[in-house]
Amino acid sequence: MSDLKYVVLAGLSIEPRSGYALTRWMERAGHNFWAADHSSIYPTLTALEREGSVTHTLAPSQRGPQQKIYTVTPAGLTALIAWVQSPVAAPEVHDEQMVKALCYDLIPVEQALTQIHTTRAYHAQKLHEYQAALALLDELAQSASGQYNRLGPRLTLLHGIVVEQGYLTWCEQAEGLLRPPGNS
Amino acid sequence: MSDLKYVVLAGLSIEPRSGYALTRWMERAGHNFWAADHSSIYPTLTALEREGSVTHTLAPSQRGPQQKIYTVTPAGLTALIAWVQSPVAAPEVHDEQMVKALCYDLIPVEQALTQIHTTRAYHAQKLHEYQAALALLDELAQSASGQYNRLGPRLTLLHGIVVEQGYLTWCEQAEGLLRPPGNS
DNA sequence: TCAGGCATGTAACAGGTTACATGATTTG
DNA sequence: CAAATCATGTAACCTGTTACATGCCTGA
Repeated sequence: MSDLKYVVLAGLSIEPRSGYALTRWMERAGHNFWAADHSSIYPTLTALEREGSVTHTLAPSQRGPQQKIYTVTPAGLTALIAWVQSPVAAPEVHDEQMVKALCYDLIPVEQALTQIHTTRAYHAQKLHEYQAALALLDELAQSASGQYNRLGPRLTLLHGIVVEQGYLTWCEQAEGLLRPPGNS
Repeated sequence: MSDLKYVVLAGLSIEPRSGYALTRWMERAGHNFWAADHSSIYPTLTALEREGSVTHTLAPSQRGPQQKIYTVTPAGLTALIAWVQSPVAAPEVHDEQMVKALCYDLIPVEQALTQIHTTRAYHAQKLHEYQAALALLDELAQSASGQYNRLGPRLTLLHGIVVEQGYLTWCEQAEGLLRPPGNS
Protein backbone atom coordinates (compact mmCIF):
# COMPACT_ATOMS: atom_id res chain seq x y z
CA MET A 1 0.00 0.00 0.00
CA SER A 2 1.90 3.02 -1.18
CA ASP A 3 1.44 6.48 0.23
CA LEU A 4 0.12 7.68 -3.09
CA LYS A 5 -3.11 5.87 -2.27
CA TYR A 6 -3.58 8.07 0.75
CA VAL A 7 -2.69 11.19 -1.15
CA VAL A 8 -5.38 10.35 -3.66
CA LEU A 9 -7.86 9.51 -0.90
CA ALA A 10 -7.03 12.80 0.78
CA GLY A 11 -7.61 14.65 -2.46
CA LEU A 12 -10.96 12.96 -2.97
CA SER A 13 -11.99 13.50 0.66
CA ILE A 14 -11.84 17.25 0.07
CA GLU A 15 -14.01 16.96 -2.97
CA PRO A 16 -15.02 14.15 -5.36
CA ARG A 17 -13.08 14.47 -8.58
CA SER A 18 -12.09 12.78 -11.79
CA GLY A 19 -8.62 11.35 -12.34
CA TYR A 20 -7.90 14.23 -14.61
CA ALA A 21 -9.00 16.79 -12.01
CA LEU A 22 -6.93 15.00 -9.38
CA THR A 23 -3.91 15.24 -11.64
CA ARG A 24 -4.51 18.97 -12.10
CA TRP A 25 -4.92 19.41 -8.35
CA MET A 26 -1.66 17.57 -7.64
CA GLU A 27 0.10 19.78 -10.13
CA ARG A 28 -1.15 22.94 -8.51
CA ALA A 29 -1.88 22.53 -4.86
CA GLY A 30 -0.26 19.20 -4.28
CA HIS A 31 2.99 19.86 -5.99
CA ASN A 32 4.54 21.58 -3.02
CA PHE A 33 4.23 18.44 -0.94
CA TRP A 34 3.72 15.49 -3.26
CA ALA A 35 4.74 14.87 -6.85
CA ALA A 36 2.71 12.47 -8.98
CA ASP A 37 1.81 12.02 -12.59
CA HIS A 38 -1.47 11.08 -14.24
CA SER A 39 0.00 7.74 -15.26
CA SER A 40 0.38 6.77 -11.62
CA ILE A 41 -2.89 8.33 -10.51
CA TYR A 42 -5.14 6.33 -12.84
CA PRO A 43 -3.79 2.93 -11.75
CA THR A 44 -4.01 4.07 -8.13
CA LEU A 45 -7.68 4.94 -8.57
CA THR A 46 -8.33 1.54 -10.11
CA ALA A 47 -6.59 -0.16 -7.19
CA LEU A 48 -8.51 1.91 -4.64
CA GLU A 49 -11.78 1.00 -6.30
CA ARG A 50 -10.87 -2.69 -6.39
CA GLU A 51 -10.28 -2.65 -2.64
CA GLY A 52 -13.50 -0.74 -1.99
CA SER A 53 -12.08 2.59 -0.86
CA VAL A 54 -13.59 4.62 -3.68
CA THR A 55 -16.43 4.33 -6.17
CA HIS A 56 -17.04 6.23 -9.35
CA THR A 57 -19.99 7.58 -11.25
CA LEU A 58 -19.90 8.65 -14.86
CA ALA A 59 -20.50 12.26 -15.69
CA PRO A 60 -20.54 14.11 -18.98
CA SER A 61 -18.01 16.86 -19.50
CA GLN A 62 -18.29 20.23 -21.17
CA ARG A 63 -15.18 19.58 -23.21
CA GLY A 64 -13.87 16.19 -24.03
CA PRO A 65 -15.09 12.70 -23.19
CA GLN A 66 -17.04 11.40 -20.21
CA GLN A 67 -15.47 11.70 -16.78
CA LYS A 68 -15.29 9.19 -13.97
CA ILE A 69 -16.02 11.09 -10.80
CA TYR A 70 -14.51 9.26 -7.84
CA THR A 71 -15.90 9.44 -4.30
CA VAL A 72 -14.44 8.06 -1.07
CA THR A 73 -16.49 5.25 0.47
CA PRO A 74 -17.06 4.93 4.24
CA ALA A 75 -14.49 2.13 4.26
CA GLY A 76 -12.03 4.36 2.41
CA LEU A 77 -12.63 7.17 4.86
CA THR A 78 -11.97 4.85 7.80
CA ALA A 79 -8.72 3.70 6.22
CA LEU A 80 -7.70 7.29 5.52
CA ILE A 81 -8.42 8.40 9.08
CA ALA A 82 -6.41 5.50 10.50
CA TRP A 83 -3.47 6.48 8.31
CA VAL A 84 -3.71 10.16 9.21
CA GLN A 85 -3.47 9.23 12.87
CA SER A 86 -0.41 7.03 12.37
CA PRO A 87 3.05 8.49 13.06
CA VAL A 88 4.42 10.85 10.42
CA ALA A 89 7.49 9.96 8.39
CA ALA A 90 10.16 12.56 7.74
CA PRO A 91 9.79 14.44 4.46
CA GLU A 92 11.78 13.10 1.55
CA VAL A 93 13.39 15.63 -0.70
CA HIS A 94 15.15 15.40 -4.04
CA ASP A 95 16.43 18.86 -4.83
CA GLU A 96 18.72 19.10 -7.82
CA GLN A 97 19.45 22.74 -7.16
CA MET A 98 21.12 21.84 -3.88
CA VAL A 99 23.29 19.16 -5.44
CA LYS A 100 24.36 21.69 -8.02
CA ALA A 101 24.92 24.36 -5.39
CA LEU A 102 27.16 21.89 -3.62
CA CYS A 103 29.37 22.01 -6.73
CA TYR A 104 29.38 25.75 -7.32
CA ASP A 105 33.09 25.84 -6.51
CA LEU A 106 33.64 23.97 -9.77
CA ILE A 107 32.05 26.43 -12.20
CA PRO A 108 32.44 30.15 -13.00
CA VAL A 109 30.67 32.43 -10.55
CA GLU A 110 28.68 34.04 -13.36
CA GLN A 111 27.04 30.76 -14.27
CA ALA A 112 26.21 29.97 -10.69
CA LEU A 113 24.59 33.38 -10.30
CA THR A 114 22.57 32.92 -13.47
CA GLN A 115 21.32 29.58 -12.25
CA ILE A 116 20.29 31.07 -8.93
CA HIS A 117 18.42 33.85 -10.69
CA THR A 118 16.41 31.26 -12.58
CA THR A 119 15.68 29.38 -9.38
CA ARG A 120 14.66 32.57 -7.62
CA ALA A 121 12.26 33.45 -10.41
CA TYR A 122 10.73 29.98 -10.22
CA HIS A 123 10.12 30.17 -6.49
CA ALA A 124 8.91 33.77 -6.63
CA GLN A 125 6.33 32.59 -9.14
CA LYS A 126 5.28 29.71 -6.91
CA LEU A 127 5.01 32.02 -3.92
CA HIS A 128 2.76 34.26 -5.92
CA GLU A 129 0.49 31.39 -6.88
CA TYR A 130 0.16 30.16 -3.32
CA GLN A 131 -0.55 33.63 -1.99
CA ALA A 132 -3.23 34.13 -4.62
CA ALA A 133 -4.75 30.76 -3.74
CA LEU A 134 -4.78 31.71 -0.06
CA ALA A 135 -6.51 34.99 -0.83
CA LEU A 136 -9.12 33.03 -2.78
CA LEU A 137 -9.60 30.67 0.16
CA ASP A 138 -10.16 33.62 2.45
CA GLU A 139 -12.79 35.00 0.14
CA LEU A 140 -14.61 31.69 -0.09
CA ALA A 141 -14.42 31.23 3.67
CA GLN A 142 -16.17 34.55 4.20
CA SER A 143 -18.89 34.10 1.62
CA ALA A 144 -19.75 30.42 1.77
CA SER A 145 -21.39 28.74 4.69
CA GLY A 146 -18.40 26.89 6.04
CA GLN A 147 -18.00 24.01 3.63
CA TYR A 148 -15.07 25.75 2.02
CA ASN A 149 -13.65 26.65 5.38
CA ARG A 150 -11.65 23.49 5.88
CA LEU A 151 -8.41 23.69 7.77
CA GLY A 152 -6.54 21.17 5.62
CA PRO A 153 -6.15 23.07 2.37
CA ARG A 154 -5.27 26.20 4.32
CA LEU A 155 -2.55 24.39 6.23
CA THR A 156 -0.87 23.03 3.12
CA LEU A 157 -1.07 26.40 1.41
CA LEU A 158 0.53 28.10 4.41
CA HIS A 159 3.26 25.52 4.24
CA GLY A 160 3.82 26.17 0.57
CA ILE A 161 4.12 29.88 1.23
CA VAL A 162 6.61 29.41 4.06
CA VAL A 163 8.68 27.02 1.97
CA GLU A 164 8.86 29.35 -1.01
CA GLN A 165 9.71 32.32 1.18
CA GLY A 166 12.50 30.25 2.68
CA TYR A 167 13.81 29.35 -0.73
CA LEU A 168 13.85 32.99 -1.75
CA THR A 169 15.78 33.82 1.40
CA TRP A 170 18.31 31.17 0.49
CA CYS A 171 18.67 32.57 -3.02
CA GLU A 172 19.56 35.95 -1.56
CA GLN A 173 22.07 34.43 0.82
CA ALA A 174 23.61 32.43 -2.00
CA GLU A 175 23.91 35.49 -4.20
CA GLY A 176 25.59 37.34 -1.34
CA LEU A 177 28.14 34.59 -0.91
CA LEU A 178 28.79 34.10 -4.61
CA ARG A 179 29.13 37.72 -5.63
CA PRO A 180 32.80 38.65 -5.23
CA PRO A 181 33.22 40.72 -2.04
CA GLY A 182 33.51 44.44 -2.72
CA ASN A 183 31.58 44.15 -5.97
CA SER A 184 28.73 46.63 -5.80
CA MET B 1 21.89 8.04 -15.93
CA SER B 2 20.10 8.79 -12.75
CA ASP B 3 20.67 11.89 -10.71
CA LEU B 4 21.98 9.79 -7.86
CA LYS B 5 25.17 9.34 -9.89
CA TYR B 6 25.78 13.06 -9.76
CA VAL B 7 24.93 13.28 -6.10
CA VAL B 8 27.56 10.64 -5.45
CA LEU B 9 30.05 12.38 -7.73
CA ALA B 10 29.36 15.65 -5.93
CA GLY B 11 29.94 13.98 -2.58
CA LEU B 12 33.21 12.50 -3.75
CA SER B 13 34.32 15.77 -5.35
CA ILE B 14 34.27 17.38 -1.91
CA GLU B 15 36.38 14.64 -0.47
CA PRO B 16 37.28 11.06 -1.49
CA ARG B 17 35.29 8.63 0.61
CA SER B 18 34.19 5.05 1.01
CA GLY B 19 30.68 3.88 0.19
CA TYR B 20 30.00 3.67 3.87
CA ALA B 21 31.22 7.20 4.53
CA LEU B 22 29.15 8.44 1.60
CA THR B 23 26.09 6.80 3.10
CA ARG B 24 26.79 8.50 6.42
CA TRP B 25 27.26 11.83 4.70
CA MET B 26 23.98 11.48 2.81
CA GLU B 27 22.24 10.70 6.08
CA ARG B 28 23.60 13.77 7.77
CA ALA B 29 24.39 16.56 5.37
CA GLY B 30 22.67 15.22 2.32
CA HIS B 31 19.39 14.28 3.86
CA ASN B 32 17.97 17.76 3.65
CA PHE B 33 18.25 17.70 -0.13
CA TRP B 34 18.63 14.11 -1.28
CA ALA B 35 17.53 10.83 0.23
CA ALA B 36 19.45 7.65 -0.61
CA ASP B 37 20.27 4.38 1.03
CA HIS B 38 23.50 2.39 1.11
CA SER B 39 21.90 -0.28 -1.04
CA SER B 40 21.56 2.21 -3.87
CA ILE B 41 24.89 3.90 -3.25
CA TYR B 42 27.04 0.79 -3.64
CA PRO B 43 25.62 -0.17 -7.04
CA THR B 44 25.93 3.47 -8.13
CA LEU B 45 29.62 3.47 -7.21
CA THR B 46 30.14 0.27 -9.17
CA ALA B 47 28.40 1.80 -12.19
CA LEU B 48 30.42 5.00 -11.93
CA GLU B 49 33.62 3.01 -11.81
CA ARG B 50 32.60 0.89 -14.80
CA GLU B 51 32.08 4.04 -16.85
CA GLY B 52 35.37 5.56 -15.69
CA SER B 53 34.06 8.40 -13.54
CA VAL B 54 35.60 7.16 -10.31
CA THR B 55 38.39 4.83 -9.18
CA HIS B 56 38.99 3.26 -5.84
CA THR B 57 41.94 2.35 -3.69
CA LEU B 58 41.83 -0.05 -0.80
CA ALA B 59 42.52 1.27 2.66
CA PRO B 60 42.57 -0.41 6.02
CA SER B 61 40.10 0.78 8.61
CA GLN B 62 40.41 1.27 12.34
CA ARG B 63 37.25 -0.66 12.96
CA GLY B 64 35.82 -3.25 10.67
CA PRO B 65 36.95 -4.54 7.30
CA GLN B 66 38.94 -2.86 4.54
CA GLN B 67 37.44 0.18 2.89
CA LYS B 68 37.24 1.13 -0.76
CA ILE B 69 38.08 4.80 -0.98
CA TYR B 70 36.57 6.27 -4.14
CA THR B 71 38.02 9.26 -5.99
CA VAL B 72 36.58 11.22 -8.91
CA THR B 73 38.58 10.85 -12.14
CA PRO B 74 39.20 13.79 -14.53
CA ALA B 75 36.54 12.30 -16.83
CA GLY B 76 34.14 12.10 -13.91
CA LEU B 77 34.85 15.68 -12.97
CA THR B 78 34.16 16.82 -16.52
CA ALA B 79 30.85 14.99 -16.54
CA LEU B 80 29.93 16.44 -13.16
CA ILE B 81 30.73 19.99 -14.25
CA ALA B 82 28.67 19.60 -17.41
CA TRP B 83 25.73 18.43 -15.33
CA VAL B 84 26.10 21.23 -12.79
CA GLN B 85 25.88 23.74 -15.63
CA SER B 86 22.75 22.20 -17.09
CA PRO B 87 19.34 23.69 -16.21
CA VAL B 88 18.01 22.86 -12.77
CA ALA B 89 14.89 20.78 -12.32
CA ALA B 90 12.28 21.80 -9.76
CA PRO B 91 12.66 20.13 -6.37
CA GLU B 92 10.58 17.02 -5.81
CA VAL B 93 9.00 16.64 -2.42
CA HIS B 94 7.16 13.82 -0.71
CA ASP B 95 5.99 15.13 2.61
CA GLU B 96 3.67 12.85 4.54
CA GLN B 97 3.06 15.46 7.19
CA MET B 98 1.41 17.71 4.63
CA VAL B 99 -0.87 15.00 3.32
CA LYS B 100 -1.91 14.31 6.88
CA ALA B 101 -2.33 18.00 7.63
CA LEU B 102 -4.62 18.15 4.63
CA CYS B 103 -6.87 15.72 6.50
CA TYR B 104 -6.78 17.34 9.93
CA ASP B 105 -10.48 18.16 9.61
CA LEU B 106 -11.13 14.42 9.90
CA ILE B 107 -9.49 13.74 13.27
CA PRO B 108 -9.80 15.18 16.80
CA VAL B 109 -7.92 18.44 17.29
CA GLU B 110 -5.92 16.97 20.17
CA GLN B 111 -4.40 14.32 17.94
CA ALA B 112 -3.53 16.80 15.25
CA LEU B 113 -1.81 19.00 17.82
CA THR B 114 0.15 16.05 19.20
CA GLN B 115 1.32 15.15 15.73
CA ILE B 116 2.44 18.69 15.08
CA HIS B 117 4.37 18.75 18.34
CA THR B 118 6.26 15.67 17.23
CA THR B 119 6.99 17.24 13.87
CA ARG B 120 8.12 20.45 15.51
CA ALA B 121 10.51 18.55 17.76
CA TYR B 122 11.95 16.73 14.75
CA HIS B 123 12.62 19.89 12.81
CA ALA B 124 13.93 21.76 15.84
CA GLN B 125 16.44 18.94 16.23
CA LYS B 126 17.44 19.14 12.57
CA LEU B 127 17.82 22.90 12.81
CA HIS B 128 20.11 22.43 15.76
CA GLU B 129 22.27 19.95 13.87
CA TYR B 130 22.61 22.19 10.85
CA GLN B 131 23.45 25.22 12.96
CA ALA B 132 26.11 23.24 14.81
CA ALA B 133 27.53 22.03 11.49
CA LEU B 134 27.65 25.61 10.21
CA ALA B 135 29.47 26.77 13.32
CA LEU B 136 31.98 23.98 12.77
CA LEU B 137 32.43 25.06 9.16
CA ASP B 138 33.11 28.61 10.30
CA GLU B 139 35.77 27.38 12.68
CA LEU B 140 37.47 25.29 10.06
CA ALA B 141 37.34 28.14 7.57
CA GLN B 142 39.17 30.40 9.97
CA SER B 143 41.85 27.94 11.03
CA ALA B 144 42.61 25.94 7.89
CA SER B 145 44.22 27.39 4.82
CA GLY B 146 41.19 27.54 2.60
CA GLN B 147 40.71 23.94 1.57
CA TYR B 148 37.78 23.66 3.94
CA ASN B 149 36.44 26.98 2.84
CA ARG B 150 34.34 25.69 -0.02
CA LEU B 151 31.15 27.48 -0.87
CA GLY B 152 29.19 24.34 -1.72
CA PRO B 153 28.79 22.75 1.69
CA ARG B 154 28.05 26.13 3.20
CA LEU B 155 25.29 26.78 0.67
CA THR B 156 23.53 23.50 1.31
CA LEU B 157 23.80 23.98 5.06
CA LEU B 158 22.31 27.44 4.81
CA HIS B 159 19.50 25.95 2.81
CA GLY B 160 18.90 23.29 5.42
CA ILE B 161 18.73 25.94 8.12
CA VAL B 162 16.27 28.09 6.20
CA VAL B 163 14.09 25.09 5.42
CA GLU B 164 13.94 23.92 9.03
CA GLN B 165 13.21 27.43 10.26
CA GLY B 166 10.39 27.60 7.75
CA TYR B 167 9.00 24.31 8.95
CA LEU B 168 9.05 25.52 12.54
CA THR B 169 7.20 28.64 11.48
CA TRP B 170 4.58 26.51 9.84
CA CYS B 171 4.19 24.39 12.98
CA GLU B 172 3.44 27.52 14.97
CA GLN B 173 0.93 28.73 12.41
CA ALA B 174 -0.72 25.31 12.36
CA GLU B 175 -0.97 25.21 16.15
CA GLY B 176 -2.53 28.65 16.10
CA LEU B 177 -5.17 27.56 13.62
CA LEU B 178 -5.89 24.24 15.30
CA ARG B 179 -6.12 25.41 18.87
CA PRO B 180 -9.74 26.40 19.48
CA PRO B 181 -10.05 30.19 19.44
CA GLY B 182 -10.26 31.70 22.90
CA ASN B 183 -8.38 28.80 24.43
CA SER B 184 -5.49 30.29 26.36
C1' DT C 1 -9.11 22.50 -40.16
C1' DC C 2 -5.81 22.35 -36.89
C1' DA C 3 -3.82 23.17 -32.46
C1' DG C 4 -4.60 22.74 -27.80
C1' DG C 5 -6.85 21.33 -23.81
C1' DC C 6 -9.95 17.69 -21.92
C1' DA C 7 -9.99 12.86 -20.56
C1' DT C 8 -8.49 8.10 -19.84
C1' DG C 9 -5.57 4.56 -20.01
C1' DT C 10 -1.29 0.88 -20.88
C1' DA C 11 3.46 -1.07 -21.38
C1' DA C 12 8.19 -1.12 -20.94
C1' DC C 13 11.67 0.36 -18.39
C1' DA C 14 14.39 2.54 -14.76
C1' DG C 15 14.87 3.36 -10.16
C1' DG C 16 14.96 2.69 -5.44
C1' DT C 17 13.66 0.03 -1.00
C1' DT C 18 13.42 -3.97 2.05
C1' DA C 19 15.31 -7.67 3.41
C1' DC C 20 18.86 -10.83 3.08
C1' DA C 21 23.77 -12.01 3.74
C1' DT C 22 28.43 -11.72 5.72
C1' DG C 23 32.06 -10.66 8.74
C1' DA C 24 35.53 -7.78 11.57
C1' DT C 25 36.38 -4.91 15.58
C1' DT C 26 35.62 -2.43 19.65
C1' DT C 27 33.17 -1.09 23.83
C1' DG C 28 30.62 -2.19 27.87
C1' DC D 1 30.57 -12.30 25.55
C1' DA D 2 27.04 -9.53 23.59
C1' DA D 3 25.72 -5.51 21.27
C1' DA D 4 26.80 -1.87 18.43
C1' DT D 5 29.21 0.01 14.78
C1' DC D 6 32.07 -0.45 10.81
C1' DA D 7 31.96 -2.12 6.11
C1' DT D 8 30.34 -4.12 1.75
C1' DG D 9 27.39 -6.19 -1.08
C1' DT D 10 22.95 -8.83 -3.59
C1' DA D 11 18.13 -10.12 -4.91
C1' DA D 12 13.36 -9.66 -5.06
C1' DC D 13 10.02 -6.62 -5.09
C1' DC D 14 7.46 -2.42 -5.54
C1' DT D 15 6.80 1.95 -7.49
C1' DG D 16 6.86 5.39 -10.52
C1' DT D 17 8.18 7.54 -15.00
C1' DT D 18 8.44 7.91 -20.11
C1' DA D 19 6.48 7.07 -23.90
C1' DC D 20 2.85 5.22 -26.34
C1' DA D 21 -2.12 5.15 -27.56
C1' DT D 22 -6.75 6.96 -28.28
C1' DG D 23 -10.39 10.15 -29.06
C1' DC D 24 -13.61 14.25 -28.20
C1' DC D 25 -14.58 19.08 -28.24
C1' DT D 26 -13.73 24.08 -28.75
C1' DG D 27 -11.80 28.23 -30.35
C1' DA D 28 -8.87 30.50 -33.65
